[in-house]
Amino acid sequence: MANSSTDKICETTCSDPHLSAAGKADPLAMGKAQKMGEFFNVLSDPTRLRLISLLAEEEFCVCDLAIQLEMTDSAISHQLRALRAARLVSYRKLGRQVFYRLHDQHVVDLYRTVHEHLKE
Amino acid sequence: MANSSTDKICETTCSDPHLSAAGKADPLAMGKAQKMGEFFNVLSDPTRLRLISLLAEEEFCVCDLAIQLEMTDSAISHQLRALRAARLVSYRKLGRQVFYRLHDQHVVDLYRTVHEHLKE
DNA sequence: CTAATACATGAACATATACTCAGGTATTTG
DNA sequence: CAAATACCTGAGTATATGTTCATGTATTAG
Repeated sequence: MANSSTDKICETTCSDPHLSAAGKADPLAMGKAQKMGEFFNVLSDPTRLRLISLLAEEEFCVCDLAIQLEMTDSAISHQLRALRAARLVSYRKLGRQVFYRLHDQHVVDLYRTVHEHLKE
Repeated sequence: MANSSTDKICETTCSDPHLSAAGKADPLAMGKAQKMGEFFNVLSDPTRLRLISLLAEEEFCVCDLAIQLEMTDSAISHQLRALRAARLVSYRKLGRQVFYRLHDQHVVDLYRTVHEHLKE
């Protein structure tokens, strides 16, 4: 049998018997885990991270972002939409241009923290 | 034409002319962005986040993790493999059991930071 | 007015991935 | 020894996602 967990045999031999015996030690609820996963998922795309790296310095319009990443306006616009939905960026319209900026400093902090962590 | 970025017209009207004129304002390099994206991607799955939430309290063997998340051993083992590859967890073998724990406190800090941030 | 620009959007396609299923390895038990 | 346990792994499948392409909307220029 592939799944032995339904037999609940290991339960009595685990490292902390009182926990498994009572079935406690509550994991992150499914709903919370889903929301948290969606947040991290936004940060899991290289293009979105590169956009954030640019916007961490100053605001840019869509066209300039596309030029600097050497990608199409459409691709950039789609990713900005994702960043908007996650409330990671804000924007202001000026004529036919739209200037994007990071929504708050918290995003920059998180980005820079992990950026430092990966220098190993 | 869908892509107007190749025409480099907006370049002269952007918010910071000297930057686009020189083509500077260096974005995160593609390789770095890829690595950083892979890191966040590991944290983008609800199951892996729930595993981390359990391991943030104490170490557990695979079977107990499966019981607490009400999933098969196989599914848990696959996700633990991903967490291992990302060096987010360590493990020690004890007989036929394998006990997993978080690799370092840095992971716990990052998890708790975002966990607090999403309480809005 | 018409044409061009800056950006947004929906469909399509190719790729990635989370789980199940079947089977495999290593350790312990009888 | 053989059977059972605890865990691992490869293949298959259903779903999610990033980009391109075509098109649509709003603003500006001529």
